[in-house]
Amino acid sequence: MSTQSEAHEANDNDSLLKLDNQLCFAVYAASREMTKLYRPLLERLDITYPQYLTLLALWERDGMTVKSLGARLYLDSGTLTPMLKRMEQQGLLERMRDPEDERKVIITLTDKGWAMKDEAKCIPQQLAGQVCKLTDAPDKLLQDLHSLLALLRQANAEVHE
Amino acid sequence: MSTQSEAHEANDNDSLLKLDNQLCFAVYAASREMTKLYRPLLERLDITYPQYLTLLALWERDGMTVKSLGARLYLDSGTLTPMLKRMEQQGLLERMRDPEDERKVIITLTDKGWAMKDEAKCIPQQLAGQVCKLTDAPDKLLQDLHSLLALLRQANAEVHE
DNA sequence: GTCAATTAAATTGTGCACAATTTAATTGAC
DNA sequence: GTCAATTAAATTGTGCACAATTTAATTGAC
Repeated sequence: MSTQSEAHEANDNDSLLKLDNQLCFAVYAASREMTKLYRPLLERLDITYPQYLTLLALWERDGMTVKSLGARLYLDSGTLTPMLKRMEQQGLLERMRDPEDERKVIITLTDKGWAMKDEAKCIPQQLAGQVCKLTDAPDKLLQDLHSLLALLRQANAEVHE
Repeated sequence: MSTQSEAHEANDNDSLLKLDNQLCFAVYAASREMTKLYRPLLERLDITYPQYLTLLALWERDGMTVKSLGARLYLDSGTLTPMLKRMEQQGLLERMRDPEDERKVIITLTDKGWAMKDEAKCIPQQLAGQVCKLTDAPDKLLQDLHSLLALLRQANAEVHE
């Protein structure tokens, strides 16, 4: 009803459409800023951020299939296959068809892939030094994000059947 | 010291390298699952998720330059220019050099771009229906993420000079 | 007023993400 | 045992992200 409202300015409650009220934007922006913070540290290991996460998964459990790696990282073969090929090129891992079931491809870390673990050991502390000393309750946030993630997974599973 | 430890298994405290202990992974995975949840809703408007965020920004303040849009969304011209060109092709907005300063490009929503706002109005509620009824304190999480984002921005600014 | 420095977009090149499809192997109902 | 259905990767195609560079306009020290 305000006189200065224009034709397209629906001045009802559009606070729901405010960028800063979107949880999605906060998560999206935080994720990219996080990646950006890791970049210089990972550059020295000559790997990217998704490659780092892949290594974290493999250091915990070597010899996973592409499928199980995808389940762990929430990525599909469309993303993983080319990335794993690049990592194979770099000598970090080997891709081998499972002799038991030729549909499966087993990912195995090479010595170089394992050696990376020592070089990466200091990364979490370095990042904590840059950020976490300032957050009031990082553990709570991690826990909340995992709860959110579980909800989103559930919601997405419902949408896609 | 355990007898079954292998050569590359450094069995010191590698809990810091556990995937599930990484705040970065939680944010990264949550961000992608969030995008996935929006996709079917945005598909009906024939826009992508980053395009939706761009529209949210422009609905709040039309006529921004590429630079200021980038500052709002934390994106650079390398990402924005091609995306804005696609949105221009779709008739959602116009790109025009600022006559006052020919280096700047001003982004203006078209009528179609404004009309989208009405169609998008229901999206936040639809998503809330799918997710937020289950989160215990979504406002706290939003606030925490903004705090984290601010910290990350600060840390990144320090790294890049 | 001139020109080096700065600023804003655009461009180039690489690496994800992911939907949709294809290829190839395996399973299981009959 | 056969073959339709299922499963696992790979492939195809589109759209971001972003570092690094280029292009073009503007600013400001002199």
